[in-house]
Amino acid sequence: MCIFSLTTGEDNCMVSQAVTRQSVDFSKWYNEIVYKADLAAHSPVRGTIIIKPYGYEIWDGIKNALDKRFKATGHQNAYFPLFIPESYLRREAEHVEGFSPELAVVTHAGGKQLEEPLVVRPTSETIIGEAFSEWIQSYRDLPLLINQWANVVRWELRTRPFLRTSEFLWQEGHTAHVDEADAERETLQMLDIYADVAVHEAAIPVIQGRKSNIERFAGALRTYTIEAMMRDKRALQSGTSHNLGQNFARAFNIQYLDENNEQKLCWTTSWGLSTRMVGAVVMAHGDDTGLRLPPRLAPIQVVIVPIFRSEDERGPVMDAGSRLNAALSDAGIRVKLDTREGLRPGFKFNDWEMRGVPVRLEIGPKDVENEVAVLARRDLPGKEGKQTVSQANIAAVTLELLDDIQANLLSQAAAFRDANIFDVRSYDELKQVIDEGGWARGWWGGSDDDERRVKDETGATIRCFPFEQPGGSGSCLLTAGPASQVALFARAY
RNA sequence: CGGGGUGUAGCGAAGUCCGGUUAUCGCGCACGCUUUGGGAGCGUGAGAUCCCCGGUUCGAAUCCGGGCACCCCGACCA
Repeated sequence: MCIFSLTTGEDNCMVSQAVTRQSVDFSKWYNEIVYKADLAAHSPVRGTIIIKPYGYEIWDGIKNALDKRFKATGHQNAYFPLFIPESYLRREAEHVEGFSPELAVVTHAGGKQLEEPLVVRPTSETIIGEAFSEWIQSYRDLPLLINQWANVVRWELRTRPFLRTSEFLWQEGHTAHVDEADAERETLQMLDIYADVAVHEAAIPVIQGRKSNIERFAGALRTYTIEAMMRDKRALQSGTSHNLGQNFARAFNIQYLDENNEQKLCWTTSWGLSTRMVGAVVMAHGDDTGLRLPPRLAPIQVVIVPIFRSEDERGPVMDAGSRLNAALSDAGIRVKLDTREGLRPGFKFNDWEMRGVPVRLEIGPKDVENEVAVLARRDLPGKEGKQTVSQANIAAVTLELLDDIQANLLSQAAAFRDANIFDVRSYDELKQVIDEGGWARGWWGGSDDDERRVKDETGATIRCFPFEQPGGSGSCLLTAGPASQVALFARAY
């Protein structure tokens, strides 16, 4: 609970510990959370961050959830080099144009200038395409389903921890197929996997859809996306999947011999999800007391805070804490017993709330005597989230509670999102909705230039054409011309 | 790349205008005592090339010249 300054009315409470309220300055709130919850630290190079263990463990959870699903759908991991010959990027015209402004290029190595500069990969379509052209000979080699876990570099001018950094971690899937239908099936399958991880692991509801021409990946035929709403109502593209058509196959000569002994060009796909997702978890669930982590991704699911006044009480309480710790751990729960000395319980409560631990278990002398403990859930504030439970069946109760918290975070986020999406029929309505921070959904039949105009005038972009369409047709909200699909507009990160 | 701002202990700041002894304060950190069911108190202590280089001066965190870095606004942007 924040203690507000009575003299100024400002919420500069306990400056060193508390966080700026979301309603006061969401960006500031976000930055403070990232550092105070120990997710990341500043690094010496502009636009880069050090991902600290607690933040990395969240990424690890996302990574494991994805990797499991990639393997289950027949993909294999591999690793391609960080350095890409500059000439590779040039081979696909649209691709090089899309990326050249943000490339980091190595021109010197080994004490002398390189004959050909090496690009630090912004993404690996080109170098993987080159490899695929050698690996693939026959239709029997297809589909080729590869994924790599890697870091990439994009020299961004304006950076924010996790959301946009000059270097970031991600996975990039790259596949090759016999025909368009198979490539499209793959592209959509991987988007589904992203949505599944977002919804069921991160508890973030997402809208799946297709990107507009303008927002399409440089070199792709079609780009698909999952879009999530943050608590400031801005949209965050949380994962994308591209049907690359035959553009890269053509540029890198990725061909196969079909059953009739004819040379055919492959159809390729690529898809990526990055450490940006960690930022999504922070911004989709966090509140004014800190992070709120979904149990499935929380590095620590339950923290046990022992409470005692005297040395006499210390022993029995710590013993009980250890027993509870063992019981929960045996049940497969990621649990931590907070044995730090010299800190009062109140401080620890706030500390773990800042770090977003879903469940806190308080155990004090009275509880030891009564063979109970107090369970407090992070998703419900204060007393509302507390219950006294018997120590005997602690594991079962806690497991159920974790599931409940996971579900509740998802439904809270879904309710928030649904309450902030509005159907609009005219440009005026769109402007009003965007102005108030919401997402606007409406029929769209405009051109690329029309779309740019909306962006210039309102700051909102087409986040996607959602897969879920009302059906039929309507008139474009901007041009009033015929429109066959609805688009979703929002201000985005 | 244009406009504005800031560089002083791990973090945040004061001091700079108007040069002057040992550079100040808060948080954090270490140790001790008292505390401990919602952000503890007191005491002791460690911790600084005052962004860098040069100049002026008896003397520079402070004045002058040059450089670098970072932040904000704009532009740009998978």
